[in-house]
Amino acid sequence: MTRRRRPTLDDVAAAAGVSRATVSNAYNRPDQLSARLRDEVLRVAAELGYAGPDPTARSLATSRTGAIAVLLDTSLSTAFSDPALSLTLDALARVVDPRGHALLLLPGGAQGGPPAERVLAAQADIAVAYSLADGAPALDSVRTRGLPLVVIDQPLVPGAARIGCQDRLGAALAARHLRELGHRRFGIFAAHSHVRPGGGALTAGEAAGAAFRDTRERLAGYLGELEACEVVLHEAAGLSAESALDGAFALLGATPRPSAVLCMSDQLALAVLAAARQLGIAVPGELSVAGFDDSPPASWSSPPLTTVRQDLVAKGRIAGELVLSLLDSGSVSAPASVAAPASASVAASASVAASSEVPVSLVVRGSTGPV
Amino acid sequence: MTRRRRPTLDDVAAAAGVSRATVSNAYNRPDQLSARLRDEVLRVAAELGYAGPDPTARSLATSRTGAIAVLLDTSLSTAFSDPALSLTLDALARVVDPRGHALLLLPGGAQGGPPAERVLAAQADIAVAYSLADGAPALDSVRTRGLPLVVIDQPLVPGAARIGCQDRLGAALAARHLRELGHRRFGIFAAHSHVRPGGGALTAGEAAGAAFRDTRERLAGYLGELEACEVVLHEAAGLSAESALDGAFALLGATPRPSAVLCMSDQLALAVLAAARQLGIAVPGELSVAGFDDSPPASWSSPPLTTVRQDLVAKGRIAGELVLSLLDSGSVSAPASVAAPASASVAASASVAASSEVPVSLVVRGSTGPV
DNA sequence: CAGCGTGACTGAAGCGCTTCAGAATGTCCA
DNA sequence: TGGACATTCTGAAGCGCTTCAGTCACGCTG
Repeated sequence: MTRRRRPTLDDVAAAAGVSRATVSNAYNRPDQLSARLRDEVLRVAAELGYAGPDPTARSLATSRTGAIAVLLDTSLSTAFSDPALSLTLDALARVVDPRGHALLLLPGGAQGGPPAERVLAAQADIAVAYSLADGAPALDSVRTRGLPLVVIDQPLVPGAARIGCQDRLGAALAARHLRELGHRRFGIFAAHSHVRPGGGALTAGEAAGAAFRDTRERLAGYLGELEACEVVLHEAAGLSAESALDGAFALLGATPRPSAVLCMSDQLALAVLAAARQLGIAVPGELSVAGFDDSPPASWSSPPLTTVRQDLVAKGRIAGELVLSLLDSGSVSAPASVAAPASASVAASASVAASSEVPVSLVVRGSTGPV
Repeated sequence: MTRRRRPTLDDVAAAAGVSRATVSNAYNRPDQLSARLRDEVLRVAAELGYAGPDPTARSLATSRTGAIAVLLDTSLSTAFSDPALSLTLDALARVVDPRGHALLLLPGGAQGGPPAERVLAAQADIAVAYSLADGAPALDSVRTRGLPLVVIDQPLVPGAARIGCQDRLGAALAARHLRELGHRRFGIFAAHSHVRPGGGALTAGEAAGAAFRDTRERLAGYLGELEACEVVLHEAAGLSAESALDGAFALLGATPRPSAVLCMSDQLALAVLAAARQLGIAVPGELSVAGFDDSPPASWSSPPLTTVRQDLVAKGRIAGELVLSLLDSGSVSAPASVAAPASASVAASASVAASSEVPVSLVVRGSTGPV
């Protein structure tokens, strides 16, 4: 028995004594043949060990791959160490899964985002870019391939669809909250954003040139509320927990020490909490800390974190809907859940919601208090 | 200008006045044509907006997709909430990336593991199964498709390669450590493993029938060291942090309360720590807690966690090497890093390391102490 | 009984690429 | 000068599948 070569549609057709089209129909269009014949074909197929149409050949013929390329800024472990990504991607996956789409992960390398050639070689119907730096080479590749694109937490790319969050507003809410509590000396803790590759102190001007939109927006939101306040800016050296902790120590070591630290993510805020504990600084007695995202760990810390909530699940779901509508129409129309409660605030344009943002709100917990 | 259809190899060939084979060679075998002609071809291609050979068509012709299907037991968010997965997959990705392979994620659904039809339709050269339950349907699909398979933390499937860890030994080390500290009343906290779907107390006999190999092995390791001790078993209701916390409270609520809790993962152990804090139970004064994995958060908790260390990065790296060697040879040979320090303990067989395990060791930190 | 609609199945043209066995041209040394 | 060898490029046969325009037979209608 020749088991060397996997059986093909032709083999099944020959063995069943029907045409190749009939076998194909048995799998793809059951209504095109009689139930009796279909059963017979499938029986023969099973007998031959035929596992169904080859996915690649099918893709070539239909020009649909059933995969969504997910472009990430960093390696998988750093990317997924942020619960926000997991939640968002999970929600996205749940939306596209019923339509048979899986996620093809393209992690980033040293250059920020996946290398261009990986994107060119990716077997996918559409790309989803998650918080890539401006001008990432992967975006060019997506364009030259003519792949539809959905961007998350990034500036809108012409022709793409976008979902983000109200970064600036959220940051402003957090800053205002602390200011109203009487704080005047602030630390701002930014994620690694390539302004100062090794991490470290930043001027506001430098920070405004960050390659990541959310960094820029959140910064603007903070600073807009912090006029006439002392502000120390710090960028983390990397995305690891270690570099977050290092940055936290640096911020808390400033003299005079800030009485409040605004963090651009919950991860960073939790690191500040940890550093404060190690230094014996009472939170919120001597130090107030605010995060961003309201990812699950934010409510588990002690004290639980005051943070800016964004609905990550909604964000992922909307991204998924944008994916599906781009896939269907080749252009963007308003995703279904935009009308749903607590979902996106849509851009003005009626038929084309090319860009929308999930709303934010301040969640006050135990990590912030009066000076 | 007709931009409707993306240009193909043929278009480029026609425009450049060469044969299709030459254009293909320009991309794939630069040595097959003169540098001058190659440059010319690429120039014409760029001019036409040709983004390079279509990945799907190329795959069909070469019968290589450049993708690795990763079969997960659960949804993405629960899967990636475990840092162990991120680390392992990241290490795997780093090994296969230089060879141009990306990861295609197939998350699990309600039935445990990805649905069979998703696996049948996945465009991938090989599958990697991560801690699936015994008899998961996805494994059958892999077999009928004739896809090579690497399993991680699972029983060896005939024809597949396997990498795991010394679960039983690790568990025994933790149990012995606590026993030597004088503990006699133990709680054992198992991850959700479908024995009792809603979670809850378990008998040893029930737990031995768990569908997950690591659960069974770790349990056996614990119990082997715990003769003549009181043991309470508890299975978490799910994989979420909430259900871990619920389970922790249940364990600590048992009367008499265990003086030590052995947890099958660091996640669970951290939940026990959190529950103890909320209940005002001093660790390690009144309660000792041990984890499993030594994932990064284990060393950040207070007190830092005593746990069983396994080298997750090595595990992922070895899995990656198994993938590559299966892809190359169609069969398994000893992965390179098996010989490297602190890597795998190889199965006896010389040429075929079809199954190996990374070593474990006990890391004693602050969460365990004398009764 | 001619005419026609219908259900069931098939033939063949692609989908866009790789690759291998040549063909054509040029080079080199005996 | 001529045959052996490179070097460079091409023709054509696939890779395994989908799909559309038919063909064929059959039963129904008027």
